[in-house]
Amino acid sequence: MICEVIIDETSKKIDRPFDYLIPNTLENIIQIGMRVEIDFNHRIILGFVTRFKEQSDFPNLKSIIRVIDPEPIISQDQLALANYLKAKYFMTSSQAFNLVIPGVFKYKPVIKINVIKRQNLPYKLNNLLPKATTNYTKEFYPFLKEIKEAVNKGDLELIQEWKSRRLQQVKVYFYVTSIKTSSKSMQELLTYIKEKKKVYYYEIKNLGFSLSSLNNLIKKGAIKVAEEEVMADITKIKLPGSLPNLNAEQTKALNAISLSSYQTYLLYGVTGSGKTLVYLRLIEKVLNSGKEAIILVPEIVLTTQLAAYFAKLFGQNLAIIHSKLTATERFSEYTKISRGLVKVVLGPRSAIFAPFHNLGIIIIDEEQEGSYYQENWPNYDSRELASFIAKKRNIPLLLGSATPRIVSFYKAIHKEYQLLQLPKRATGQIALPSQIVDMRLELKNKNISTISKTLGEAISTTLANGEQVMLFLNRRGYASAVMCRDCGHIIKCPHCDLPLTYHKNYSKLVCHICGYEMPNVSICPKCQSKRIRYVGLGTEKICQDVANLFPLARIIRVDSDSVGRDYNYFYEKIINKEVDIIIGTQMIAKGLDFPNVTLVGVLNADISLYYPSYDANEVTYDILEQVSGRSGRHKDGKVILQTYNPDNAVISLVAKHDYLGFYNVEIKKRELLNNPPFSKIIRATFSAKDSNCAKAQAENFIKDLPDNLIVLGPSEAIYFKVNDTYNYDVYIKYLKDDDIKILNTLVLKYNMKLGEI
DNA sequence: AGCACGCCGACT
DNA sequence: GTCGGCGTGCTC
Repeated sequence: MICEVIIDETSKKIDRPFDYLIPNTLENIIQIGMRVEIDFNHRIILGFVTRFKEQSDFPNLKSIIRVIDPEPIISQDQLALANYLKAKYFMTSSQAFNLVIPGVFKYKPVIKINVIKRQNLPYKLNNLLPKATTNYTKEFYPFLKEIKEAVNKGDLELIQEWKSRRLQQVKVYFYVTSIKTSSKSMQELLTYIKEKKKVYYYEIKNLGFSLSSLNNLIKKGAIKVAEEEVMADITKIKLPGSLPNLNAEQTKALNAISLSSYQTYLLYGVTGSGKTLVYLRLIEKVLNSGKEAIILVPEIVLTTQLAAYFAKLFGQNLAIIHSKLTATERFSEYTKISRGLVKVVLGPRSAIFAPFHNLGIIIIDEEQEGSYYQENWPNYDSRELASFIAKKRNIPLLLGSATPRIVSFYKAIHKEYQLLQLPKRATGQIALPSQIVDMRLELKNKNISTISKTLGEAISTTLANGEQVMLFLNRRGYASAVMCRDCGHIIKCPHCDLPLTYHKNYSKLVCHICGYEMPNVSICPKCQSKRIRYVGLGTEKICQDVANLFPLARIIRVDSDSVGRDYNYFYEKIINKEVDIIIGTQMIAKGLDFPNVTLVGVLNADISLYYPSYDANEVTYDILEQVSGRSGRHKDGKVILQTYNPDNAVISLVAKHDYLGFYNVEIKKRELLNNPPFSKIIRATFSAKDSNCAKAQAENFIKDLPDNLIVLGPSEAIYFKVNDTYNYDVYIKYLKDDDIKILNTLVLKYNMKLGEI
């Protein structure tokens, strides 16, 4: 018997099946979807068995050395999904396989050299092997011959192990004993740890303790370190005694969803309209019919009430996948799913790979979330995978959002998706219009602070009432755009209608989409003002400003720098009212419910409008609507949007919470510029150590493309220089997937990365 | 990708 | 001679 094996190497050149002989001893053991160890061109590596066959065109086949897995780790369904990933996102089979199996299965071979008879070893080799056992690494490569000889003579022994990569963990510190020390900061830190008993690394860093005193305390044995996987304990989150009954609209939405066939539904429901309740009842129905469910949520939501509700309702039937699972836990969840021991999976993007056998529904909450798309190579979009799986298994796919993607809403309006609506908040609280503050006037009134007079006054009032303030800084688009401080005019690309990015090192304004360049300006082309400003603001600067204005307020900064990977510490501080003003980025905008927050201030509502992508408006609308929703969820609240563009349609529409209005404006623009949903866009990125080389590659690539495709670029990538590597982007607009079939062959010719945007 | 093989210059 | 640097080609 012969089988086809896919090599577990990320190289396009060897991304094809290789035939191997199955030895008699393994005849009835090897199954499709198992991994095997094989000799491949003078080295021993991993491969995936994908097919059996009786005959091979190759005369002298090698045999499989051994089988790694006791049972297949890739099912037929997963294999189909991997093939889809490969075709759609231009990955290698190995990359696709490694996505559909959990991280714990990603083994790396480790070769160890054991010294048997040291006295017989050549001098140089003996020097390299001071210990009885040494890992075989690069420095041994020159001695391969000697090593092989020594192994043959029995002087050395080579042992190969397959070692699993460990997942990242978080450090925790425990109090051990008191010590005497002259250092005041060490004493303070020790007292702090003694009181809290258990302290996380980021907590220490965040409170400003020095890391050297931390290390000294460990050295002196006053505290001890441990590694821990932190995850908010969702069982501690308080929930109302029983789930509320569905209201009329929720019932209508629930009943509209047919469980017996493929259909995508878009549940468009305003913030607080009770989409979660619909999800829960829907999954209950699916479980009652004997099937299983996957629900994808943004990572942060896994630590919130939504997760707690799931845990309460589905108990042992639920698996929660999140980034803090250890390798073992991940493995255990994976096997539980594939053996049918759990029925519901709640998780972020990667949870779409849950290996259910009898899946009944896929739900994607907050479907507009960018995190459903994996930005890192290899890219994939879990929403598209969900669509593929739902179609293949003939089951419904439910997308939920208060601010759906323009593309999704377009499909809903044109009946490709079925639209379900929840137009009112379940509590009956009405979202009041947000107040827009014109920052140009602030400037004219000589207020150069980042906090306007209006916002400052609102903060005072809120603090006086004993309520909390959330200040939001939209940092996406940090790449400086150029704006006139007097008229708010933004310098835009004449071809793409997108803001130009300022490149300081050679004083030019560059369009990151089409490559258009112009010299930097010192006078506003619209109003001739000389007050030109580069947009880009830091959270730290704002913390300072706020602290100066409100010296008595307790301020907390929440952004990816200060939080690390754990939100729980911040969440509790805010919930327990230990802070008055919360300053943060995207992170505070999503999903979290803080009842005592009654004022939300957006310091720079316009910034993400300048992001050089066709969906900049959409992202801005979404984030502003979401952050506005943090205010006044349980009592009347206020939202203040500071902007230099008070007349901008996105800003004024989001202030009125008018999603439909926004959709109508935006869809017209998209049509005019032939952007999605009127086309699809794929990005090809060319990288090289030499800038010209990368650009030349991109240009050659464009020459190889057929004329019917709309090609933009090459342009400098948004991250043009990364690690001394220069990146150029080429954008291709197309209509049908068939139009870009040629990329399958070009991907072999050029060293490029392809990703749909 | 990563390893062998082969060709050529440099150095004990 | 022979060590080692890298260009080329192959992997069932």
